[in-house]
Amino acid sequence: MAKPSRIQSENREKILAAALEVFSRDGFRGATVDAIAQASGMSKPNLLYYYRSKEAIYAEVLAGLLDAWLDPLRALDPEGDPAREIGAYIDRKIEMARDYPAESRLFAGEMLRGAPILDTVLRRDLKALVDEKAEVIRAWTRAGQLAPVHPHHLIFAIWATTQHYADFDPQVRAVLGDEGEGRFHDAADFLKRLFLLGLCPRDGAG
Amino acid sequence: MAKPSRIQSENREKILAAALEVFSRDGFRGATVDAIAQASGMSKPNLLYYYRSKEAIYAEVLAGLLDAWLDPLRALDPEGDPAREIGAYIDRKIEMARDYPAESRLFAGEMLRGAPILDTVLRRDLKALVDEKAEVIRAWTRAGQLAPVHPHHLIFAIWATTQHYADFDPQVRAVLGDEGEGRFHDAADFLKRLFLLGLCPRDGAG
DNA sequence: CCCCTTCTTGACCAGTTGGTAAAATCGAGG
DNA sequence: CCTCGATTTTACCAACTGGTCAAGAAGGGG
Repeated sequence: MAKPSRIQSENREKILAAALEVFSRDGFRGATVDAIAQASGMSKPNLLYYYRSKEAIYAEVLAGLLDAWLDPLRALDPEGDPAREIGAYIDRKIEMARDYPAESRLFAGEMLRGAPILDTVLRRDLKALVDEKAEVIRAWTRAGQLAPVHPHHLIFAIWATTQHYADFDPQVRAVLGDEGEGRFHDAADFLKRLFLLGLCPRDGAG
Repeated sequence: MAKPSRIQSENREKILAAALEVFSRDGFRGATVDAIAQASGMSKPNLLYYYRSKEAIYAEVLAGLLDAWLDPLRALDPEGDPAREIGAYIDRKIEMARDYPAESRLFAGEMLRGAPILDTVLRRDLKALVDEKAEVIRAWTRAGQLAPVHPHHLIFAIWATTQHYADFDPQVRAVLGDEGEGRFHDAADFLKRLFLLGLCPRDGAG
């Protein structure tokens, strides 16, 4: 079991890409192995030659996802200016909601199911990363560069507001109607303003 | 087909309550008619005597849901003080996420599926209500009582941040760990501060 | 060109699931 | 207590689905 052959890596790659689409569209239960196989251009038994079960594919897709999904948070720079850093984080998260909605929905689906697969890794890796960045936020507050807020809930709020545009896309479209074209740009604008300044009117505001 | 008998209404009620639990826990595809029947304390064919199909039950549950789900937004009072009204709206939404998580998750699941059942009612009723309240927010801005922000995105942000605590509960618990007990109270505090004041530090802040 | 491993497929299976048919039972009005 | 419609159950089915198996096709090192 040294290195995977060319065919191995190619087919595994094709399967994971197809599985991401199918799982994110139909959910874990709604997705069928046949549908994933067809989307990867191979037969069902052949797919099961590469992954032993439907759940194995699902777990693999999720595992490959989480890392990339958290990159924007990792990039939050303790040395940077808080307002700029948080603004950049919001921008990056909105871009991901726009460019990788399937990933967002798959993750949301796993949460709705009670996170049976991701639970352990959430408690370990995700918690560690969030705790680390929460400390960064607390340091900013201590330095007087940020209002005293609960860091974890701040991070939740950024996740929720940005991923909303991927996960609740039908609702967003329904409400915005024809004006919804620039929704990602408008959202980024609004959210940066909201997070940095809040809703209270003030004097020198533009 | 005049009025439903006592047995009719009782059983339909039991079915809908059971269906809410099962659908919200397992999703539309994951839920089985048998599971709903068992949870309502009746046999599968008997359940199908009251609702002709699994999808009919699902649609009925969703329909009954949406109205109650939007009540907090309806209560937004154009005559009230903006800061107080928005704060009260956030409080109410956090309460609902705490007390009715199944409803929230069911709705989220329907969105993830692309809103096949709710799509039309979203475009009609939901859009109408949101547009109406967006006008209220614009009026507040014109009166100088609120910063000039995109009203629709403000409403999305409130929905997203509050419902997050129901829909992403496993993630929230995983990140907060043992400190997560007062998460709904902390969230309401944080969100009201965020929405009304933003994150920028300022002089007279408490 | 041969051989052995890797890869692919067609046929198949058992369990599950949404839904039906018809018979049995219940229950309120007469 | 009898009757007729409303309600409930037993038995059942066809479609679907995750997964297996054994046989065949392909591919690369010698």
